[in-house]
Amino acid sequence: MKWVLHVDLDQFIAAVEIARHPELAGRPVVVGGNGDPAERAVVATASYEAREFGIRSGMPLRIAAKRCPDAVFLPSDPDAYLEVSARVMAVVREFPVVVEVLGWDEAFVGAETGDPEALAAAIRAAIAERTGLSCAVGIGDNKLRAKLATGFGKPGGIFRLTQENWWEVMAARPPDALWGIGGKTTKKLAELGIRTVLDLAGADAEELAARFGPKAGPWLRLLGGGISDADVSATPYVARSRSRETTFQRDLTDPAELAAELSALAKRVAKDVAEEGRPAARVAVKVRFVPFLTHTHSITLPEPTSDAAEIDRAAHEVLGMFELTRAVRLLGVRAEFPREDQES
DNA sequence: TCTGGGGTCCTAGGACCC
DNA sequence: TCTGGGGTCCTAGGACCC
Repeated sequence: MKWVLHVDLDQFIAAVEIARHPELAGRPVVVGGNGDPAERAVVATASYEAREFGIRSGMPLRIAAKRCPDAVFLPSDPDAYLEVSARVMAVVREFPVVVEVLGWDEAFVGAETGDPEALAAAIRAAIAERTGLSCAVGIGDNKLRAKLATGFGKPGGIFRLTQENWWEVMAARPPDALWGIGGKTTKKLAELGIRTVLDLAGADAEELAARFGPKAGPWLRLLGGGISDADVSATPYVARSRSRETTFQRDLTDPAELAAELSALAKRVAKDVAEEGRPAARVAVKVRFVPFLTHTHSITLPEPTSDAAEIDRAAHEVLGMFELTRAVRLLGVRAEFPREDQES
């Protein structure tokens, strides 16, 4: 029988840091920014001990420091996490399965097996033995259910969620328990009287389409029923865009300084584009003004290019579309690749 | 002394074309 | 001196995820 497994490493970034600093085991560890809780940055990952103090991913570091002054604050080291992640994925790929990587710390696994729990346990054991890392594994009859199952298995466990126990486990939960529904949508659903997963599954399709759009509406209803794609694909990831952005530690107002920062970002993006080996078709610039107002402008390039000077020129042209009347706290540059459905 | 960085997909309005 | 309907592209923003 065909199964979807979802493998998700426990407190991944914190776990990598603890693995190379064993003396931190058991302590509240917070990774993010430059490791200085006074700077403008947020928590990338908090260890389980840190989470007991209410520290969560995405929380400003200074708030985390307030909640737990004794926590160990470490700088984020993406290269190290990427390297460990690649080792974990290589271990999973040694099984006779299809592996679809979702991020640094998680992957879907498509497998033909009569005993998915045994496979999940074997994957868990192999990852632990070869990398020293712990993970949870969700088992489902499609991707949505496998992904949600992992949450019930964390940390370190295995959980099965299928059509059979879907209502028992999910019916009474709020819509944001579903993967793809967040706080905003949950609030809008509540305005329609939809407060649970069961409500959503039985909601009026036309009403949902009218409120959320022709694709999103019907999709939300399917989510409520636990229905989703079951195909796990090993097709290599192809980027749609590459971007770089910076939040300044102090707000900028000087146009010359902004121009210089923009050029620095454009240069990094151009390097990423060149490494992609495909030319960019659009260039967008993001500006976050004080206090936290974010706007984006973009242009389609006369023709796709990988040329750094052209990307820089385009970025400055787009910056010229903004009214720079407020101080700027963030600047970003994004290059988009052509949406091609064709191939040669 | 609030609120990172890097992504994806969808929606909606206007332009433009036939 | 009146003006349909459909399709696609461009652009800005919303929402969500890791």
